[in-house]
Parts: sequence; C-alpha cells; structure tokens
Amino acid sequence: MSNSLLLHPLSPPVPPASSPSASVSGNHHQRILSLLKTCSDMSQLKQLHAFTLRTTYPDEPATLFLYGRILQLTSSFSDVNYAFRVFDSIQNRSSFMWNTLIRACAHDVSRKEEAFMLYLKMLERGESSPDKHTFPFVLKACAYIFGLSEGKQVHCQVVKHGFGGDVYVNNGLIHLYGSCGCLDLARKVFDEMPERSLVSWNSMIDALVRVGEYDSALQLFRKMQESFEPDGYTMQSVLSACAGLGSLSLGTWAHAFLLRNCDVDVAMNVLIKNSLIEMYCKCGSLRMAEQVFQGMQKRDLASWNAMILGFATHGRGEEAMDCFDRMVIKPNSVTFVALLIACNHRGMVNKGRQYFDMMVRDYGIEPALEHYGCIIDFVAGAGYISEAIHMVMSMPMKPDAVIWRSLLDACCKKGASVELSEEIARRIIETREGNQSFNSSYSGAYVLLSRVYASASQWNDVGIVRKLMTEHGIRKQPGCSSIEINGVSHEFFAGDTSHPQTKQIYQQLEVIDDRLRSIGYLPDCSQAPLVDATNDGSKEYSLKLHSERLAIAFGLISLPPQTPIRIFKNLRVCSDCHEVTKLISKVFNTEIIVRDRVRFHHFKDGSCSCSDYW
DNA sequence: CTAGGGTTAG
Repeated sequence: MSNSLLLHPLSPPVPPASSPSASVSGNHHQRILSLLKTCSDMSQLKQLHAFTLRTTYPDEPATLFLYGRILQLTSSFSDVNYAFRVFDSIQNRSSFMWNTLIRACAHDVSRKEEAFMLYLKMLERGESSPDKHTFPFVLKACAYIFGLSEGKQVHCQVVKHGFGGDVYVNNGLIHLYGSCGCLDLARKVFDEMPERSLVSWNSMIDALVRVGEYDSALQLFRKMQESFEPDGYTMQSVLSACAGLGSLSLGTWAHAFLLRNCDVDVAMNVLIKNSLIEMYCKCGSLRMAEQVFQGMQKRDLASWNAMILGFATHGRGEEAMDCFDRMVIKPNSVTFVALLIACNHRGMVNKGRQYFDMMVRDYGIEPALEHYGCIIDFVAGAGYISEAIHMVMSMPMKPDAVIWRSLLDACCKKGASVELSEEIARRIIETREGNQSFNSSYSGAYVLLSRVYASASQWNDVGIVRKLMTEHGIRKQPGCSSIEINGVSHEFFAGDTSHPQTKQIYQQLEVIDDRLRSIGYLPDCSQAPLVDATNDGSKEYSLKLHSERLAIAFGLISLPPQTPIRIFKNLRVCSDCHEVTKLISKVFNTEIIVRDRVRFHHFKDGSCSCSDYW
C-alpha cells in the first residue's frame, strides 16, 4: 500500500454525495485502515482523520470502527486533548471508544480524576455499557489517586456487571486496595478469585510489602513458586521485603536466588540493580551496595540517588558528596534530600545551606517540605533556633508535625525557654486536627514537652502533660532496636529483660561502661534522671538502657571479635546515640552500623505517617 | 473486527 495519501492529503477527494456501494465502501475503509497502521505521528494522523471525515459516512459501522482506531492512535501519541475532540465529535460511541479514552486518561498524570468521571458519564449516558476492558483502566486510575471510595464503587459495578471472575479486573482490584493500604480487602479479592496469574501474585505480594508485612510477603512468595516462576516485578518486591526486614542474610539469599533462578534480562535490569543497592544499604552492607553500583554498565537517576542516600544514612557524608560530584546525569529533588541528610548526619551546616541554594539556583528545583525539613532540622540542631524559626515562618507551604518537632527537639537540647517550647508543642498538636493517621511526632511532642518541664523542674506541668496524653489516648512509641545474628532477628526495647540471655547482656553493658570510663568518658547518659513521662505504666529509661545499647551489647557477646555489628532502630537515629556508638566502636575496635528503618505510608490527603523523614 | 493487568528512591 502506497503512502501517497499522506503526501497529498487533499488529492483524492471522494465526496460522500457520490453514494459509494457497499463493496466500494468496504475497500475504502480497508485502505484507510492500512494507512492508519503506517501512521507514526500526530500530523499524519490528523491528515488521515480529515480524510476520513470527508470521504466516509459518519454512521456506517465500518466508519465508527475507523474512528475507534483513530482514537486509539491519538491516545498512543499521548495527545489526550485531541482524543477528547475526536471523541466528542462522534455520536454513537462504542465501549471500545469509551475504554480507549478512559485508558488515555488513566495513563495521563494530570487526568487521573477525569478517568473516573468519564466512567461515570459512560454509565449515565448508557450508549454502551462497560465491559471487561473498562474496569482495569478505571481501577488503575483509582489506585493512582488513592481513590478508595471511588474504587469501592467500581468494585460494586464489577460484580453487578458480572466481571467478578475476570483475572485482569481482579488484579486491578488487588492493586487498588494494595495502593490504598487496605490489606484485608486486597487479600479477600486475592483469596476469592477463581483464577490467578503471575500478576495476581505479584500485586498481592506488593500490597503486603507496602504496608510493611514483610514476613507475610516472603511467605506468599514461597507459596507462589508452587505455581509460577518469579519475574522482575516479583523480585523487586522480594528485595523490598528483605530491605524492610533489614535482614542481610535474607537479602543476600534473594540476590543469589535472582542470579540463579531469573533470566539474564531480569537479573541485569537497572531497576533490579537499584533495588539491590537499596536493599544492601538498608541491611547495613554499604560494601555490597557499592559493589553492585560499580558493576552496573548503565545507571539511571535512581541508581545514583540510592547510592548517595546509602552513604548519607551511614554517616559517610564525604563519599555521598563525591558520588554526587561524579554523577553524570541531572540530579532531582530526591538527590538533594540525600545530600542534605548527608550534611545533617555530619553536622555540616554550611555545606547543607550551600546545597540548598545550589538546588534552587543552579537546578531550578523548588524546595519541597522534605528539603525544608532537613535544613531546619540541622540549623536548629546546631543551635541557631531563631534562624530556624524564621525559616519555618517563611516557608511557602504549611509546616508539618515533623518540622515542628525538629524545632522542639532543638529547644529541648539547647535549653530554650519553656514558653517557646510550649508554643511549638502547641503547633505540633494543632497539626493533628482532622488528621487521623498516626504520626509519632504527636506523641513525640508530648514526650519532649514533658522533658522541657522536667528540666525546668516544673513537675506539676509534667503531670498535666501526662494526663493530657492519657485523655487523648496518645501512647509513646517505645524505641526498639534489633540485631540479626545467624539469620535470627533479636529485638530489644529500652530496659528490656525478656531476652533469654539478659544476664550476659547486662554484664556486657557493665563491661562497656567500665571500658568507656577507663578512657575518661563518663557516659552522662547514664546519669540522666529517670523521668516517668509515659502514660502506659512503663518507665522512661535513661539512655543507659536504651534499646540500641542492649542490642550492641548482645552483638558484642554473640559475634566473633571485630565482626561489624549492624543495628536497626525503629525510630530515627539520634545524634546522642551516634556519639556513644562511635566511642564503643573505637574502644572495642569494631565497626558499628546503626540504621533507622523508615516506613512511609502516603495517604490521599497528602499526609503521611512515619517516624520521621529519614 | 480493535485493546487489557503489576515498580522509582526520602
């Protein structure tokens, strides 16, 4: 078939008035159809659209079919505006056309809501009813906007229209419920679907990983292997689960599994390598993370960001910055979050300010809440509290609880006035209004405030805060540290005596303190007053019995000498902890890596629940 | 007569 039509779009005018016979018309449509197949951009498509308009009868089924194709092509060229114009010009739109447009919207970042609106319009108009292709597209759009209530409506329609057994539709439902954090609904769909594909398993495993059910995710992964070979998507989730558990042995196992059981394509995949880097960083093995990173022939932005963040969170600020300097692609806002974290962990206030300015000036990146959060945290932490407050006030967006808490934290440490601390605590508590999601910053505010009162000897106020916590049902989130020994994770809370080897652990703690004293370091943390600021009957333990120290002590007695000790904390690693850790590591000539585990859950209203930004 | 599902870091 020649391409001449495209070069001379106006040359063969066939007026509709010439009443083509059925067979001629069939040929004509066939011809346009084959020309459409050769279309490679919008301008060619527009010519063919114009030609179709001029040379065909609009109501013929064959013509409608052509418009369907045109609509589909328009969408594939991502010109959704034009797709809408084509769509609006057609009278009797088929399900195919509705589906195609809904899909185009679902794929367009700025039109996710429109996809759902279109679906409603489709039901309302009734010119064609939804079919099994409609629902996966709508569900995808719902998942993207975390539209749980919309998704539930669609779920009802699915059942009503009799597509409750369709694999694609059910996969869409699992994905939707998973994205919205509704694990039980996702699970229900998964358990009840009559037939499962690889995607069903992957979506379900992904849903578990998203809510932090890492153990269950890995269990499901093993179960899956009875019927399917894992692919790249599966392994991505598996690696996230290992990272979430912070288990280096599981992570290493997953890496080996990947090399042994997945085809080269999957194992070589940049995305998988990025997951490996992230997993090794989160499991405390920077060495392996670097090895994977070095071995990559191709690196994308995520690879660089993962590596920089790895250095940053391990307190290796200089290497993070070196890595940034070697970066050959344009950094994004995540890169700068990583750099700011690197500066924060090393107390490099001025360097941090430089990066902040560089981001805005040289790269034109708008600072987000997270960037302000980082910089305010360390400006305040370095004692420049009024400057930090000024930054909070001049931020273009509303500060969240995490930012206020950084300020309160600094006030607490730097001995700011009780009035100022009270004011800031009030702001934190205000952010809770209308926000149901749990955020440890709220409980943190109460705990910090009670500490402010305690250090000012305002014991009455300490009592008031404690009472408030009870009244508001706020529980202090206990600090918890874990260490993995021979593939088993041991967890410790502050003052914990439940471990079978408690006696040896506490003896080891004495040894640690003796050694520290012998080098002239009197751990002032052990002299911190016991403040009972909790409302659940538990004691507020002095730093001496903090969970990470118990975990380190256990590590020292369980591991061969000089083996790196990797500790995980559920809350953010604080600078005090770094200080003590550094000393212990020096005295015992052992590398101690303390990593914080962060869980992020994003909600539709833009809030997030997490212990902190890092 | 057409088509469809599952990833990006803090």
